[in-house]
Amino acid sequence: MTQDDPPAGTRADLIAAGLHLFGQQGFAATPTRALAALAKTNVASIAYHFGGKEGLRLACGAEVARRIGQVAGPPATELPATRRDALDRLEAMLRAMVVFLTQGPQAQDTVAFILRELSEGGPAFDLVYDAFFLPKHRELCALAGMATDQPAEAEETRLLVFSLLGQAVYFRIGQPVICRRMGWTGYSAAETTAIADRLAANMRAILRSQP
Amino acid sequence: MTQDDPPAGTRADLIAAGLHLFGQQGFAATPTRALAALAKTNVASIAYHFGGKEGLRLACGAEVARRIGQVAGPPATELPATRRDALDRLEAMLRAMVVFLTQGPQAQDTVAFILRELSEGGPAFDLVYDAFFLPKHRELCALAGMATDQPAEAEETRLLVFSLLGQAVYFRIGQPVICRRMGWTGYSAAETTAIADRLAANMRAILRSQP
DNA sequence: GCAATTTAATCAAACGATTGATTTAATCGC
DNA sequence: GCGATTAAATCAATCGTTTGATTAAATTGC
Repeated sequence: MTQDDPPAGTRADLIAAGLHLFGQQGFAATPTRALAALAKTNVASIAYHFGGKEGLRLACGAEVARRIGQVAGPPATELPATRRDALDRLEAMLRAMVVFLTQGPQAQDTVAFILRELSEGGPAFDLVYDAFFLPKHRELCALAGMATDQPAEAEETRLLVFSLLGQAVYFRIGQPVICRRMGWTGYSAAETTAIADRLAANMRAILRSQP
Repeated sequence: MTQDDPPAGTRADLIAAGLHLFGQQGFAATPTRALAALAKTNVASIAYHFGGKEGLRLACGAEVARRIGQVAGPPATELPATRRDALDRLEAMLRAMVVFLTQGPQAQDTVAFILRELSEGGPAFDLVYDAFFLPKHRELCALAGMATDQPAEAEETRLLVFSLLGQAVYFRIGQPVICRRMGWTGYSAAETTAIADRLAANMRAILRSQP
């Protein structure tokens, strides 16, 4: 198998279990026996395949980077021609991000794992930052800079992009609070659309007021 | 001591240790010995004062609710007279929230603890939700509804308020990512101001485009 | 082609270390 | 001296890891 193929077999089962349990309860709070049980294998398999619990954590991080690479795709090389195009591209990317964050059972585990590593300062953090956050943020800054007639790497632009991103991320992190307050039982298609519409409108309002 | 006074002595030391360690590494990942060491006392004190580790967790939740009650103050009973006043009040509350989220070493632990309880579905979650999130969100909805000429409890208004809140919360949760990308070493006064200005501008742009 | 051998993978069992909790003794304030 | 705390010692349970045995698939030697 090539490097970019999804793992298969017991290795894959353990990584899936790791993403799920590490993301849901945290690394330290997840016993190796729970991982093995979920992966329908023996605890010794963890040491055999990954050298230990910590090794599985790193493998999960690599898998996350791989999955995200698939979703995000290669960063666009050429910038759009007009401000209008830049705005449209920004909106499309924001909407895609909302869908990725709120939909898909696999994305659920992926996002939860990343957030855990983030707050725990886990070793998978650097991996995901370099592989995803940084290039994606740069891409968004280029678009936002174009939409606001400002340098892409200006402090104002970078901060602006974070404030746009933050809105989307919050709906994943704060899901329990949000769903309770909204009277939702979860994020199905209708809720995702409502969120994406809201954030897209916010983005256009913010960028329109900027120049 | 009355109910609203901050605890003192070993109890207070243990609660401070709990907020710090539970928030930083999670509940399950924090050994009682680490709690006792940080509080400069013995492990048995935890059982003595709180009945056990779980009791300390609840006491931390209560302390968080108490602190937040101090910061948030009593919800305003009367609504502002004009749309302009509503906007000003919203901006003031948003700025206060950013300061609370980014500044203050005590707030750091408090916020981290809440977020942990949130993602772990801990027993302190209901406490904080009822004591803080819900009334504060209602208050913001009333103001936002006034600023946009919409019913305060309309689904659109509630979602709008969440999208405003999300921006602020993200800057606390994503601090490691944000600081690295911004070239900051942390949130000092200058960074907090930059964030608050950005979010205030976003809020005004969003609400202005609404009606 | 086929037995002999090696390798990869999984398993149950057990290891030492650490966990939260408990018990017992010492200490403090008054 | 006495109730309220704190400290030290110990408990069973659980943690991550290691072990030696077992199975199945490749690989080798001829």
